[in-house]
Amino acid sequence: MATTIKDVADYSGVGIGTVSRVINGEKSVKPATREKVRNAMKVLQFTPNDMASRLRRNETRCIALLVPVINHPFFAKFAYYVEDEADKFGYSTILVSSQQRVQKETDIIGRIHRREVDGAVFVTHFSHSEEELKDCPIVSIDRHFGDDMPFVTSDNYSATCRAVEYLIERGCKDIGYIGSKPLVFSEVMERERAYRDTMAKHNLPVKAVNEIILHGEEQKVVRDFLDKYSDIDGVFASGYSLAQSLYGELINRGKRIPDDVQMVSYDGSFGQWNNRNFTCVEQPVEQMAREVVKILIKKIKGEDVEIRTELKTEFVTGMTTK
Amino acid sequence: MATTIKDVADYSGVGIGTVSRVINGEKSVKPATREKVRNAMKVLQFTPNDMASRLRRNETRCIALLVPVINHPFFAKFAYYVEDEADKFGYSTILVSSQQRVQKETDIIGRIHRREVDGAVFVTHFSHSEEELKDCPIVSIDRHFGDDMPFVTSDNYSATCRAVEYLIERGCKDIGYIGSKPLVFSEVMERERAYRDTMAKHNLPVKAVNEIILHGEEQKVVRDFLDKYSDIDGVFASGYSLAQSLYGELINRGKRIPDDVQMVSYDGSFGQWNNRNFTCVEQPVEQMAREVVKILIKKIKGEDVEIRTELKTEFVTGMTTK
DNA sequence: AAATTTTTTGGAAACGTTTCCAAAAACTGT
DNA sequence: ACAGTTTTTGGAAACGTTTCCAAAAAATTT
Repeated sequence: MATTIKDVADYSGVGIGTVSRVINGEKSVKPATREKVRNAMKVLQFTPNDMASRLRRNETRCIALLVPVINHPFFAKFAYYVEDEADKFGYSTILVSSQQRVQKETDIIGRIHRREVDGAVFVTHFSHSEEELKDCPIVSIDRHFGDDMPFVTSDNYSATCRAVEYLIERGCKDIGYIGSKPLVFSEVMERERAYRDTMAKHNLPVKAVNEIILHGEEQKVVRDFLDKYSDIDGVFASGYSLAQSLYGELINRGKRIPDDVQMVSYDGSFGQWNNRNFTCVEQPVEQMAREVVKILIKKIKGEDVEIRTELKTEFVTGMTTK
Repeated sequence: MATTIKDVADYSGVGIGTVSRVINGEKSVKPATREKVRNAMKVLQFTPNDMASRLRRNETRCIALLVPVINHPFFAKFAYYVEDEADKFGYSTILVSSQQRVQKETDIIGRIHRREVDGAVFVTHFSHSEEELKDCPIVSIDRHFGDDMPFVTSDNYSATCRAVEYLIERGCKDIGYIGSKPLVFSEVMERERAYRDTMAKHNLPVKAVNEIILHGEEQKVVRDFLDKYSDIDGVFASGYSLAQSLYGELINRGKRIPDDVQMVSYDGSFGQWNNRNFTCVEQPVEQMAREVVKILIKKIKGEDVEIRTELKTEFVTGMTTK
């Protein structure tokens, strides 16, 4: 037997419309009336029922955030800023960590249709039919899901060129590339292209592994990579998890970093071990997160949005290069 | 102009009650009728409106998860399992990363009252009045918020004894303790007690710092600690962030680990750098998360629940002890 | 003081479900 | 074929808001 707007109306001797207006802070209420109502709300300990107003307004003020894994510094940081930004607009964030299961991703689309959330941010690799995604307010990171689905990305190509050039400047001759290939077309693919172009420009040999890697399988791929290219003196790792595995495996094999092998990674300045960051291309995580939310909310409101938003990375030198 | 249950009913020539029954999988529907309705739903592309059913059922099937910071391996991992477990029960999880702001915590309580969520999991340090928390289904980790608020914890006391004994066995004589003091009464406090008791038992000197530390301020506290107790040959760090800072700072000061100083931490086996874990007391993160969700859902449903649930930690040896 | 304009107010209707009760249909046993 | 029993069905009422329109009250102009 919850207290309702009706109870407040009766108690303060006004109509329910007026109470509603007070709740929503409309100005067309006489100050005296407003006070009466406010008082009644306090006395009756009234809190408006969100489920009812959502139904009536036909909006949930909730968004979903889909990440491949939450237990990963990049996504965790990203998630924090998404939540924070959404909150500023009065939206709550439902977190879904797909953990590589397509099912969980498809579920989100259902949630939008079911009106559990108003829209979603996708940071994943799986593919979905255009049919499914039709009319769903979704904004993604790096991936192209379709022509009218907006996405936020970073300057993958030029940043990777810069990183590889840096290794070359530091004297590396045999530079490897290790990356995880996305399942759908994604700007992440630009990284490998940048690597190949830069190597070609300097007449250096390409030593690349770029395949589909599930979370948790990095170690194996890294081992194969190092078995195949045991003579590298530099390496670009496309992603933090790979960089991590690579670092560990190189040490296990008795290599000294940066003396024997220098390393640059995409992502990796998470300060996990103080002052001991990787040399890396740092994505503007916060900015990307805030931007993606702003775009999503615009899209939910039916406003026009840019399809592609590119943000600038930063090159950070750390302990893995000379 | 959404398609509603009414449209489906009309199309398939049945009543709305029947459609509702089909949606909810009730058995008292003739198979033939069920098929007709199913077909109509498909043809009309009908998806039930969650906002409406929530209002009518008076439950949101959403819970909130409040963590101090999401960008921290312990909480990130915890969050994942909470989300996963909640999902199994048909609940969605709203993530709130309080980032030390009391405001965000208080907000959650409002959300429960407002019926935005059915309940919440609290993993935080701040205090709230009993008044506020009254009638709110909330389950917490480690902290006692009140007599009737259930919580899940680990065997803090015995695990810490074990850890300190381990350092003593390995030859440490001057063992420090560094910890972050919770703002509300919490089982985490048992760790310092365990340290002191163990040191006393072996007639060893106590070298402890245990104060209120905000996220991001670890570094400063660690420096002060090491300035004050520069002669330690072993240390127990209560928490992963502190252990991390400590490790970095010890290296900066030219100490070799574990040769000069051995370290054990509470939490710390997150595999951040392959095969290079801290020696640590590992909390059963997954189990704690799943347990806390189960208890919360029971509480939401009004069932009786245990107030205190203690789970077993595991002692993991890593690279920080001899 | 009356007429006109503006501000403030009350409350019915609507949002799309679920739940309940009574009624219809389908069985059962004689 | 009928009475009695069980299963299946239809649809009104209710959940607690917001929104709209018309009406009342207040302010302004004449």
